Amino acid sequence: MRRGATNAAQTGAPTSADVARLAGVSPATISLVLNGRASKVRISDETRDKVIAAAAQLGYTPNHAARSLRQRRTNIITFVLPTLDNPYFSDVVRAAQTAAQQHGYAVSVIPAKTKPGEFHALSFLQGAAFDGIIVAGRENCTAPELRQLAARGVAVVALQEQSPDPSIQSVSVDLEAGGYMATRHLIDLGHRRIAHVTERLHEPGTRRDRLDGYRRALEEAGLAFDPSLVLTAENTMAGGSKAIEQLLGPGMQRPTAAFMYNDQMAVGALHALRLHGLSVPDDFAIVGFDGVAIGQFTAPALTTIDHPREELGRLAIEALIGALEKRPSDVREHLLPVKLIVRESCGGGKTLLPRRQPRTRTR
Amino acid sequence: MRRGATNAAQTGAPTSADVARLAGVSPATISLVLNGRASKVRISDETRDKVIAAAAQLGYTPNHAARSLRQRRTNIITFVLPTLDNPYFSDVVRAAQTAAQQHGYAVSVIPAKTKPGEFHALSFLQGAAFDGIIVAGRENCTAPELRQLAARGVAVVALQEQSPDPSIQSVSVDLEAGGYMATRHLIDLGHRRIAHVTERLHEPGTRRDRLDGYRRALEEAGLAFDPSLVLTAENTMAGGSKAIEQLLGPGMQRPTAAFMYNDQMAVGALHALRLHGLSVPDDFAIVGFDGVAIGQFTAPALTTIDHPREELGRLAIEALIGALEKRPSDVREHLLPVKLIVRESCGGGKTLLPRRQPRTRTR
DNA sequence: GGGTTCTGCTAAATCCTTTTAGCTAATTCG
DNA sequence: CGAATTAGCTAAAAGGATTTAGCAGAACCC
Repeated sequence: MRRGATNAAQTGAPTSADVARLAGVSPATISLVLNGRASKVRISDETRDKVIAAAAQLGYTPNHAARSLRQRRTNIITFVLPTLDNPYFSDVVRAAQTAAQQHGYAVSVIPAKTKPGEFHALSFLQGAAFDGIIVAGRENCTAPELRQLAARGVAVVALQEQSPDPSIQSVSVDLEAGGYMATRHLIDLGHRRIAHVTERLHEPGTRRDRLDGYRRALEEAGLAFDPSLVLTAENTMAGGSKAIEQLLGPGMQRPTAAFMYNDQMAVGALHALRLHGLSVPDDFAIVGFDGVAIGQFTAPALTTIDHPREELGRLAIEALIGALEKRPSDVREHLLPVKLIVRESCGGGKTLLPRRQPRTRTR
Repeated sequence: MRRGATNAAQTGAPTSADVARLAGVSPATISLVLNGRASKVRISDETRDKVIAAAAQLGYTPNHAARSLRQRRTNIITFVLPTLDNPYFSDVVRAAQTAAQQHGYAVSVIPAKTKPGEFHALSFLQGAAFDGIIVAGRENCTAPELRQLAARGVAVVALQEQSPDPSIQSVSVDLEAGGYMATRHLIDLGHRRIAHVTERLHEPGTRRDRLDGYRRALEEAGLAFDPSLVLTAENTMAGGSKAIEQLLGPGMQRPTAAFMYNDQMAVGALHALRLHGLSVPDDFAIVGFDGVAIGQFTAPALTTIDHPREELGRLAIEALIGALEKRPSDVREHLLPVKLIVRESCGGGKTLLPRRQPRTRTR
């Protein structure tokens, strides 16, 4: 292939050599000027201006691949999310993006379907087209690929999960406390049969979870744990709806309240209850989890456990960048507090109001 | 720096040279085997197996930057989205990801805040760490950076927007038809004062939009276009809510129905109407737009204009890959049909039911 | 047996930027 | 004035995979 002066015309993208030619300097100078390496190597103002002008004239931007190859870094942080569906992550990522930008990193997102056993982002991940990843979703976090990545120098932070690999930091919200608060709130309102709809039952040995908090609250109140009141459902509105259908089905000893895995599923729950002609909160109380926007717009508005989502995103980025830039931290696990937001779906003001009589049918 | 046999130990990531050493062949062979270039260069089964075993033993994966540099392609397609908030895009991206994978491409997403005048993904985009991008959002689609990218060989597809650059294909849903159908539906149900809440007024000369369909339906029915019934609001539930507040405010000649920019804003609208003690659909009808999941779970469920979101994602990928692989298409613009889904928020069965008397107060 | 054709693999160039040792010319110093 | 700095820049290597011309040896042919 012919080489020479017309390189830019051939490929469509000008290279530093093209800029160098135009400015009458060497490619090294282009790099030095454009990256502000003035501290290392001196460049005269005159040359600097020439380079900048030439770069602008050609519309030059450094080739990402070449730069990454040489520098061994991409300045990209990737979020691996189980789905784009959940507005929860939208809030987390937005905050993360802001934080990352301040450190000179860009953020991208890969939706990784999280079918057990498959890890679709695998091929992408293994290419390591990023310096670090923040991983959400149980299956993603436990994927063996993560250890490989970590072993090869990619910084990894698990979001809301605990990785089996001790070299992988985690940034989470205190799910157990959230589960406790949600359940305790219902108990304080007089409920005695309280269901919990979850996305999946967590294996023993993993991080303490919503379910642990649920059980702790029950125990503290002297209520027996009834396994038939804990349901697993798909993490969607439809999933939440189906779970409630199940709870209201024939042969069930109906609960009077449910603590839902998240707000999304809680929306589905409200829907199912409506279809059954049950009034919320009068006939049935619902507590959500997450605190996302939709909870304010449902009828009734959702009482929920609010997460500091922005903080979560920011902290994840900071933990990651800390690891990237070799500022070793002894903190392996960051745990953020949650708070109860009382709206309408459980009835009003906490324990202040007279406790309503729950109708626990004993068949 | 010392070079040699222990390279893998130094960097943490094995290179093709490491695999070559272990397998007793040259790096070229590694590449040939691992990429299945058997058609070009013959490799014995024995060597092939040795290479594969060595690669597996070392956990080798090719360095993404080096490969991209050499091949001048990344096999990555990036979605530039104005926000992650909207479940609409979730559906589109999911389908796109599936389609892309079949062609050997991975999909990543960049949330690009879309404040007028700023294009936050800029630095990322200019690096061109991808072969093509699919861009959504007015501001993103009209960003001058797009032309630069297109000029330099990055394939660009605009989603739901029309780019000023003729070299940029677009894949969209027929918004005008959707606007017409939504409005026509309300007219058929007897409404005469119909508001339209939109995200932004589109500039003349751009693609025909919801508003055009709205106007066409009004015109066809002999109804005067009243500019005071067209409101602009933020594209969120809160934005939809505020818009309705405004419509119901003092001094307004109240409409009896509203065609909302999308389902998200329609959810906000339902909320605002509820706060005002108005019953939907009896006192006020709402039509949404998009057909996303939430519409089935609201009370009342949303009548809406459903988009073929999966198709949209698939088509965008196919248009993009077609452009990437130099299969020139004369189709600059793909337009997908929409359809009306009648649920509850406008009342039941179209024109079949007796038209209810709208209460148009003339003050 | 000598020439030809395959087989199977490798050497070396290439992609583009960054980095650092070091070169040249100008300036300063004694 | 000669030596020592300093300023300002460049040459060349490095980073890791891919690609292609072509080499060496084996097999084949008459």
